[in-house]
Amino acid sequence: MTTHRPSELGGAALDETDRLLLEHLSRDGRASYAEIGLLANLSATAVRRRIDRLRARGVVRGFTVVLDPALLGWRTEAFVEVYCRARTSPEELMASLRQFPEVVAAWTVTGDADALVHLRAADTRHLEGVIERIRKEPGVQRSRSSVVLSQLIG
Amino acid sequence: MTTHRPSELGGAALDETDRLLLEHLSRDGRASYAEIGLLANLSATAVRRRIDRLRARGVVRGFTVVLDPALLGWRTEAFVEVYCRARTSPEELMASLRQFPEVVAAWTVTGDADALVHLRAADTRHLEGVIERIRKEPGVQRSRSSVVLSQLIG
DNA sequence: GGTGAAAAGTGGAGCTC
DNA sequence: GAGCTCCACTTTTCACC
Repeated sequence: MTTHRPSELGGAALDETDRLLLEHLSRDGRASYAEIGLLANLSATAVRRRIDRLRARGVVRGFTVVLDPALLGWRTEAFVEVYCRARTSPEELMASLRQFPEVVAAWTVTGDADALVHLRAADTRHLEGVIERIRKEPGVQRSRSSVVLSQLIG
Repeated sequence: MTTHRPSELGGAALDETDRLLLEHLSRDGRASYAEIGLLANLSATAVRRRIDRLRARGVVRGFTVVLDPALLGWRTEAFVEVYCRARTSPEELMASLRQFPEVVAAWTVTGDADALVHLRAADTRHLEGVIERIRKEPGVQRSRSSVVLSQLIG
């Protein structure tokens, strides 16, 4: 693999300008259109229209604030591999996991486990409680947890 | 555990109003201060000052655009458990992984593996290449991969 | 928290490729 | 037709009080 720019099979490709705008917006999601335009040699209106178009196409899903979980009191993080009963559907599992605000993200995966769940809790005591409750969910058979020591990237 | 609002051991706690503002900003990171103020019965100026304060405290790290990876051509996702050699430090591993734009996130973890790496690639062929290259990194001994089938939450 | 000047956002008209 | 700029108008921001 030489390229890090995967081609888009669905929908027209982004041009160099779009990439520039998105790169800037990922660094500062509240940057003014005029400011972004300076980088791309574009008027503020043109920038806005491009971003509107990207939004309409679904490439841009929205904008959000980036928070520091630790400063919000969420200091413990873990990944839990969930093993389901044979009859458990992804939809049931999703419904089960949605109950927990501590579930940051969850994916169904290939391999031994059925799903991988990313948890955030206040402390290890809180984490223990959440994992216990997840294990008691009807569709869940067993689980295997890894506590996060440090974030290397991301 | 009864509460989902972990207390903050470091720094003053957020009040109800701060939580409201942050909740709204997480839904729309480009919302105007006036619009946010309407929800909290606050003037635009007051909203801005609160957000500035949260920024200064580090609770708000910044703002960003939310993109759809699939529409950008990144259609394959995987988690790779990395097992390191005994002498490999987290710093070395971080340096190794930083080379790959396909590495979305990475954490050192407790358990059998030393690190968990979240990868995004164009397709399975691309993914295979990246995993192969990660396995060849000097500090890496072996790895175990799970391909993401679907995102349940997050 | 309020006020007002400056800046940014918004949408139409008309231009160029 | 798609995409740009220019322009006028509205809204928001931000440095004062």
